[in-house]
Amino acid sequence: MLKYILLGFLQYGPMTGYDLKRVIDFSTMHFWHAYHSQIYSTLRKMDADGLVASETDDSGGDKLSRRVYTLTEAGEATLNAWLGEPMTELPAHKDESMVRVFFSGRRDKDAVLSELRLQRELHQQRLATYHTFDVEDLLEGHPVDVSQQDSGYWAMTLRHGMEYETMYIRWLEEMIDWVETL
Amino acid sequence: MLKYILLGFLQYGPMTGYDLKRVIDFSTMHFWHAYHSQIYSTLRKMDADGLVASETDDSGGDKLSRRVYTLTEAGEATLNAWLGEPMTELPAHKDESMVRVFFSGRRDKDAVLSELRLQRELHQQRLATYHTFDVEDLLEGHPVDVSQQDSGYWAMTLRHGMEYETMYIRWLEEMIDWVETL
DNA sequence: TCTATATATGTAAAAATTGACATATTCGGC
DNA sequence: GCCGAATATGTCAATTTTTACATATATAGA
Repeated sequence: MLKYILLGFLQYGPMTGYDLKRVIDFSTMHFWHAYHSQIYSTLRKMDADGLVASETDDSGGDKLSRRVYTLTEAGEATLNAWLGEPMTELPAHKDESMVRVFFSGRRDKDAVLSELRLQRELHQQRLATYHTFDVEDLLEGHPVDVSQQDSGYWAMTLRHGMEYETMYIRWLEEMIDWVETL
Repeated sequence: MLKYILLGFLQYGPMTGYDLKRVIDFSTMHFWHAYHSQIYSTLRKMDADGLVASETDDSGGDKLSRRVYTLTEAGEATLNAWLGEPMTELPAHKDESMVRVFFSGRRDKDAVLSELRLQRELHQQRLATYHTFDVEDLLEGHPVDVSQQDSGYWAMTLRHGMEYETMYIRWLEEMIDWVETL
């Protein structure tokens, strides 16, 4: 999956691994994340497979050499083929916190309650972070080609993230109320 | 993570890999899933690590030998230690469908619309499935030790799954309306 | 100028997960 | 009694993701 995210962002212009890491952290983080180690190694592999081209930017002399990646035609074709594939089933949803709740029946009530309250706190923080996101300047500073349409879709996925967090917080409230009655 | 789910279910009584696969499919599937291949191999590893004990049930003569796993004290301790660990950050949320939407800005509007409508259909089906779940007979047929409290927690996670699907469907509706205006 | 911190770029091993292959048994219907 | 489908159990290779290790530059402040 990460491959398609990288291809997707490279549509808008050439970027380095670090650029991609930053962009992912500030945009897809509510539905996908990746460590820099995976981003760098995936880019190498994509380069070897011809999906992207790279060139080392040595302009600065002494500076750290930055490897700038550009989307190739093959890469663009791969992305479009993937987007065009009809999806037949929903991807599985995984949530480690829910596993913990599921098996909390034998745990101490107060321990569960403080875990739930902490979770609520963390989800509230996350929701607050989403409110500070601005899809308009997501790719700011890059020689990119982003349309109104693109940023509209981005905003809608961000909205999804917000609604997810809102639902989660509400569920945690219900959960806390219920555990208190036990 | 799968390890803790297996330990969790084995708390309630001995089970085979297949039993565990079935139980997972009908209970944790809205927040975790696993293929049988992973379940069998993880059980082997847990056996080697002493978290579970296994014995082959040859009672039926000709029958396929079923390997029945039982939780050991070490396994119980491992599970309880994990449940007791304070969580400091939220697990990442991943959703491949959202990646597709995010990069749909350059796609044909009608193609996007039919994908969104299909997704809505799939989520509606999933929600309908959840309504047929009965946490009470989740472990039916097993010599298990399930308390009222356990099934209460199970019901609450199922409720979370339903609220998630409801939120998702509502978002898809908004999304469809918005794409239609483009 | 030293120094701590953030920025930036990678490699490599380990663990988790997925997907493909393989096979034996049970059960219901014909 | 045969056959197809569902049940049941596994292995193995490939891929993906995580975690740990490593290192170099830039920048801001003491």
